[in-house]
Amino acid sequence: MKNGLVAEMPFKEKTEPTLIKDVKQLVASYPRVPITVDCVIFGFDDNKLKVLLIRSDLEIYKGKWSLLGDFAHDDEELDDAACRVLEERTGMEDVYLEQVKTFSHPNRHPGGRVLTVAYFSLLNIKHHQLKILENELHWHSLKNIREMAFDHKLILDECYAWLQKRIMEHPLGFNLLPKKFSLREVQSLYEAILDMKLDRRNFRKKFFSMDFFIDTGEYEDDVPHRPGRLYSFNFQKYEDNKRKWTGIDF
Amino acid sequence: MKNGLVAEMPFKEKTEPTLIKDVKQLVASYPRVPITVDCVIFGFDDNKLKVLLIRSDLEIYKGKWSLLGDFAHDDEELDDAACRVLEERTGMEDVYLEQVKTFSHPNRHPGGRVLTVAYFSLLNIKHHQLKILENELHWHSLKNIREMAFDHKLILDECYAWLQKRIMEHPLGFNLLPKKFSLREVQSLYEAILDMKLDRRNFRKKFFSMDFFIDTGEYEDDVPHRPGRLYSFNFQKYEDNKRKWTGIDF
DNA sequence: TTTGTTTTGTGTAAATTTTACACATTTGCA
DNA sequence: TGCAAATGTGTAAAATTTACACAAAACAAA
Repeated sequence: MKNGLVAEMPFKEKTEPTLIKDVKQLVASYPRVPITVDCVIFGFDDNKLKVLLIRSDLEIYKGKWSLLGDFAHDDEELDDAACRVLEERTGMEDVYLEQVKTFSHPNRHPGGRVLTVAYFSLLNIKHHQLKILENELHWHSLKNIREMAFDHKLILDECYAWLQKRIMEHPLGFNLLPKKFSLREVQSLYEAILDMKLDRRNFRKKFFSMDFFIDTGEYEDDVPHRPGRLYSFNFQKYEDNKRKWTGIDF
Repeated sequence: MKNGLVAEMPFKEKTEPTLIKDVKQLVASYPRVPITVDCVIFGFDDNKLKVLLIRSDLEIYKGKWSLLGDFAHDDEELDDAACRVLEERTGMEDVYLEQVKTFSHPNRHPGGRVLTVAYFSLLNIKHHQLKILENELHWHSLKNIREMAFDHKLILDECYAWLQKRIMEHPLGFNLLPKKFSLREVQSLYEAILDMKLDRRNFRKKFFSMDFFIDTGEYEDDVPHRPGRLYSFNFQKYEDNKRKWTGIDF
């Protein structure tokens, strides 16, 4: 077809190109790919950012650490699959989850092409029990993680960069903290995630000026020094008031 | 296994749980899903943000507009697939492309489960010829787009929101403009994308203070008023100097 | 050639936000 | 009772953002 002008094609209706009727057959003709979800599960403990990892159960990656993941079930939305992985491994529901990126390098899996959708998740280490203790499932300090199975180190790095960015714009961090927290805990969390020291007075000023903290009237106990006030985060107020564009703050 | 303490299991090596040797067989056991890529291709013309759409070729979506997409070939990385779609339709290579999100609702495709990975793309409308003129492929003003085939309106909306955010942080916008552009064109572009009026003097001040513009010494012609200076963007300098964290600026 | 229209190009003052910085107070512990 | 460690608080300087107006350049129309 050299010329796009339909007027020159007298036997075809101008507005009626051939339409596909059998969509099921169309879809059946597509190549199919195995899909997995992989969760980068962040926690915060001992003033350090942690990630939940498991030993790979593949011979080829013997000894290497791996993200928690699973293949997607039939007709399962991927958000649900990621949720399921989390629930199966940590026993926690209602966990903060966000899709980050899809990784599709044809050789990323030694068993053939497998596409994976990476999620990152934030949860409070203290608020849950690891359900499955096989394969040495446990928390690792982010700083100490080196080589991993598959392209999981790459996925981890991208999710961490994502977290650093997101934390500047949205109050995600409180998912890593107890319901009631001291300002010191918030600051330590931000320092751990951003990997930098922050000025204490300016940090407090900033956070108080947003006016999303509820003073519980309570104080820390079990600390070997002057206890700090405990606050909770007013998610409701945040949802109602959040600005349309946000820079470094939220 | 009631107890996770491996010391109590005398017949199994502590560090040697059963490892999977045949990874190909493992992957073969996973369910498989058809994968497509869909490209939200933005352009800028007549001071309006445009999107390249095509009529759906499915009977069930007769008359509806659709994003440009295709299924992923065997062993094709998805970035490459998106690139391929762009090249096939617009004839352009080296186009700005970014993965945005994966959409996986089980009923999003009427022919059965199909997972799609959305990309957004920015290209200069004037710099290319549409290759395939079938199915009424052409540019639409973003503001006029209503119903679309599949979940493409949802995908479009998410990509547009993504663009609005990204444009505040990175100099993507210059992909939509000619190599040499006037400040007015840049501002019009930002106003179209952000859907708001901006102060001209402050806009100029902001952009000049970043010091990424090269004065070409040339001026607009073909304008019915005083011509503006033409600049080009110093991508090299930007790459060398870009800041680690960025707020509303870049 | 003159006049009108449109857009370019430019600077400053006020307001806001960010940064840097120090000391008294409270608690637990020795 | 004194020490160690962390909380809680304010201000001044610097940097950034905002609001805002007028002369000059080009073209079009008379």
